[in-house]
Amino acid sequence: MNEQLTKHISKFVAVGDDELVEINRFFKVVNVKKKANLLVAGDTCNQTFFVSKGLLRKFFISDKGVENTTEFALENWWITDVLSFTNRHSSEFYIQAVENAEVLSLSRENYQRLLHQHPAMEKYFRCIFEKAYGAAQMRIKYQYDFSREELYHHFRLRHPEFLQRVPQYLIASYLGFTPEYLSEIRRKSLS
Amino acid sequence: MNEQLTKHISKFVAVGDDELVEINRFFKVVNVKKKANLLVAGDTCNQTFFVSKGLLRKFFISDKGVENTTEFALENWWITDVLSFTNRHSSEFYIQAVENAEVLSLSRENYQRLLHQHPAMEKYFRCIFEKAYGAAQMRIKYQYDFSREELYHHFRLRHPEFLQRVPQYLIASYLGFTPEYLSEIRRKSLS
DNA sequence: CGGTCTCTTGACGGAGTTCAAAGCTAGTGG
DNA sequence: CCACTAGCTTTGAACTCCGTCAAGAGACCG
Repeated sequence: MNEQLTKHISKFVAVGDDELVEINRFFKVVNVKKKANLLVAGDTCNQTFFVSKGLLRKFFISDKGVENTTEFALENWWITDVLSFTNRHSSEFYIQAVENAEVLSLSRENYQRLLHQHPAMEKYFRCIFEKAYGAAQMRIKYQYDFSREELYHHFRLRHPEFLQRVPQYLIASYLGFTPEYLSEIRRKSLS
Repeated sequence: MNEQLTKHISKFVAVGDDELVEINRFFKVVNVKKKANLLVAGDTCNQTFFVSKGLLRKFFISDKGVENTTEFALENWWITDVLSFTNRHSSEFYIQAVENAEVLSLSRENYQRLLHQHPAMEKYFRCIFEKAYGAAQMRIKYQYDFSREELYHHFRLRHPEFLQRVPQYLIASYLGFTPEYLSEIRRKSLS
């Protein structure tokens, strides 16, 4: 039984200890080494992942061959390609460990069984997606509102933990610009 | 009882006619005139809206005083500022009718009562947010992948209905560039 | 130590913005 | 039903942010 996950569930719904034990059975613990992939573009995403330890990222490769990191996920975050997961079509994304990580994997079949057998989990995931949707809305807003330089400073202030744990070129890839330009911004902010 | 909404709910969950009648009682029909606001920046968003007829948009005003349209919603779409709605803090967004519209308004209190009294609606909204989150993920992906010009052509092909119903400057505002540049792109594609 | 990743620097070019002004369209009131 | 006006769209010139390319300097790992 994973403490990280049960704590997280309990933040959103009231579930007894017995039921929490039951719920845990649906998940499988997976250890991922740095740079190893949990999902590869072209495959269908058959799992959704809860990060209990470490740091993952989601990215795709553009026509020009550039990696674009659309998302980071650290402890207590969920990460998956939702569209591929729910619609069973092949994914354009990779999900990869930035650091060695431990995740709890929930397969599509178990996801559906879990929701069916434990109605409290409908509420839990409703809350999770509600939050995730809200966060995505803000992400989208920032894209309109900020210049690339402002995006960096905003990110730096709101997520200092990532600057410690993630190499610069991945930060650049996440913010949607080149490592060269990130380097230039950093130089400017020093002086 | 609103047919539009009941049909939509039935697409996601199996609910009997009697319960559908009950569910409908939680909603209030609101008619909005073109350019009228359902939400104004600074206010807390106390409702979520289901569009049964017409077309709405969500936008915010940047520091420089420019309107940025982050979302359109037409028939059968939900629209709200989720973060303001769930966390009860003031919103930075406006929600405005692009055309005369009819919406079903669900207040925060009724939303919670509805979820509590009709567990099927937990599932319904879980599905709605799952889809909305998936769509937002794709929106974010496009921002990395496409140039502004490509964004326009992609939008034009996938949402031709909007080009009919929405003035150009709002399309530009949605795609995140200036009306002048949109005009230039259109000229290029004609020749 | 040696080699491969990562970060920095600088020159140049191009996509997209800003500003200003003119043409067009559609709604409104008389 | 027409005329007027405010708002929408187009054009063009100057400018800027940021990407591309190329090359060098560190840093980390075997």
